[in-house]
Amino acid sequence: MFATSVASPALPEALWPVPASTLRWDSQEHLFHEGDPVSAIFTIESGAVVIYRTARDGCRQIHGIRFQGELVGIGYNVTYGVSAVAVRPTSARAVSRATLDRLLDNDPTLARQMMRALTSELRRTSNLLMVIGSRTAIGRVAACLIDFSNRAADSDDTFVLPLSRGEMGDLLGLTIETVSRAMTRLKVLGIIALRRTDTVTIRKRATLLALAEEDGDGAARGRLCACSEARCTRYPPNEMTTTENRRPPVH
Amino acid sequence: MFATSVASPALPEALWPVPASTLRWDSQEHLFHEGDPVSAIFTIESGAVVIYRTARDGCRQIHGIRFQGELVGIGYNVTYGVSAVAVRPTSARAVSRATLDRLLDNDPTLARQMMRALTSELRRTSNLLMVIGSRTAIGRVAACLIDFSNRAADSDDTFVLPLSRGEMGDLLGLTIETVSRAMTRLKVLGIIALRRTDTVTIRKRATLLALAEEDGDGAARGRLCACSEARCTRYPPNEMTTTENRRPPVH
DNA sequence: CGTATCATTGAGTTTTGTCAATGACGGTGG
DNA sequence: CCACCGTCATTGACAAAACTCAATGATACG
Repeated sequence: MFATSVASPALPEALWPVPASTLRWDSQEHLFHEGDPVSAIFTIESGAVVIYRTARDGCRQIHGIRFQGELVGIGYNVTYGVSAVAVRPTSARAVSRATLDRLLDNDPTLARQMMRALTSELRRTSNLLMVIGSRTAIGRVAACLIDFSNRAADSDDTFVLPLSRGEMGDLLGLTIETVSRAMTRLKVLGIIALRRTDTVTIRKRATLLALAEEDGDGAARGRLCACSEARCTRYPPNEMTTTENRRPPVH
Repeated sequence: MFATSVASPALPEALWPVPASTLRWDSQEHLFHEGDPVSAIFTIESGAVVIYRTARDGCRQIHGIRFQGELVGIGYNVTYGVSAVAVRPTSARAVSRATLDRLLDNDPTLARQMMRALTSELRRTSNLLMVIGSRTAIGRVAACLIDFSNRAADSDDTFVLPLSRGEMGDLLGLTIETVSRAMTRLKVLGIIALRRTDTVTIRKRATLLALAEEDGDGAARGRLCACSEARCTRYPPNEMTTTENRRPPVH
């Protein structure tokens, strides 16, 4: 995630003049399910869409949430690789797969945009993997909050959570209860404030950031940590750094 | 992973006649590091390469391992998004980024191949996320073994592990000890046999598969499991199914 | 044959999941 | 308008899973 939070680049301008219909969904309606034949790719105009997959045992793994301007359904395949469900009333422009394919033949620029978008999608998934693979509950929740905060259009440090506790759990590989406990812990520690259960104010961003990505306290879950060859500090913070790609406060 | 294990499609033939130099690395040598400017993309000719990222706290998350015929370094970006290190002596054909970019302008087919390869990469990461996000240690190790077994060129049910316990841990979000204990448990249960610590024979594939993806016993970690909208059983097994894309036994 | 590395195993601690009860909130219908 | 109800969130007590630390075994290499 988190970390990166690079918004999927919007479709290139080249695509806009082409036939693209605007569709609407109510909250909880699906744009498509995993396995459906790919009919179109979507650019969200308003609302929010959750991307997820369901395991055979019924467990749901949320891969992320997409907001206005972001792309949904861009895997280049015959069938969708994930499911997409609106989590609030949503509208999106749909570019049909047929149209896309036609344009792709004559427009190398579009192909590059698609490749970039796919790369961005890949990075997001990778970021989530980093968070889930090696951080404790509080670190995961911290990373999640940082991410939402960075992507929210709200005023600087207060934002409305787009996901319920349960959805956050499905995103972070935790149970509802564990998410809830992590939130209260952050609240008790004065790191965040909760006006309502879904309205977060970050009070100590540096601390939250440290929990999200640094070692120590509640953050890193002891693991192999094979640093032998690791040059992780050798590079300047790149786009994986949570502090980057942060939207400037809206005034 | 796992699950899918779809080999990244090799570069399309169109690319082969173009300038591509074969390079070699010893075990533990890096093809590139995360953050390096992208110089080339690679098709492995022989050997094995581990793809990973290192978190700020030093934890390493292995994203996967790539074998002969698979692509490495295909993110379409200015810098590599992951690190790649040979885990045995490896040779690969390198197509420079400049060459690729040149070809991309005139060959929509190549662009599609790249998009497919990126989609495949994305799916692999997603599969790993599914495994790590919701399965217990034994389920993760089972999934890992199934994956290796499916991809190994060895005779049917015996194969050599390409990763050490520690590397498996870094792949699965577990410690060395937990991986080791899971392996021992599988052995004691008669599900696998270990001729040597790195030579596995699958004795009860169905059981192993169940552990890897089904509910119950050591498999599913209790989590939200929001099945409400889930149509996970509605589709026939797709490429996410571990049993598919399995290489036929080599005779 | 020693040494280094990797794997295994055990004991104890920490984290997280499970189950159950309670609380908060919003919407509906009387 | 208010009581009721359903959903979501919180909290507590306990159990299970995974990590930590430490010791021992196995294996390969020089």
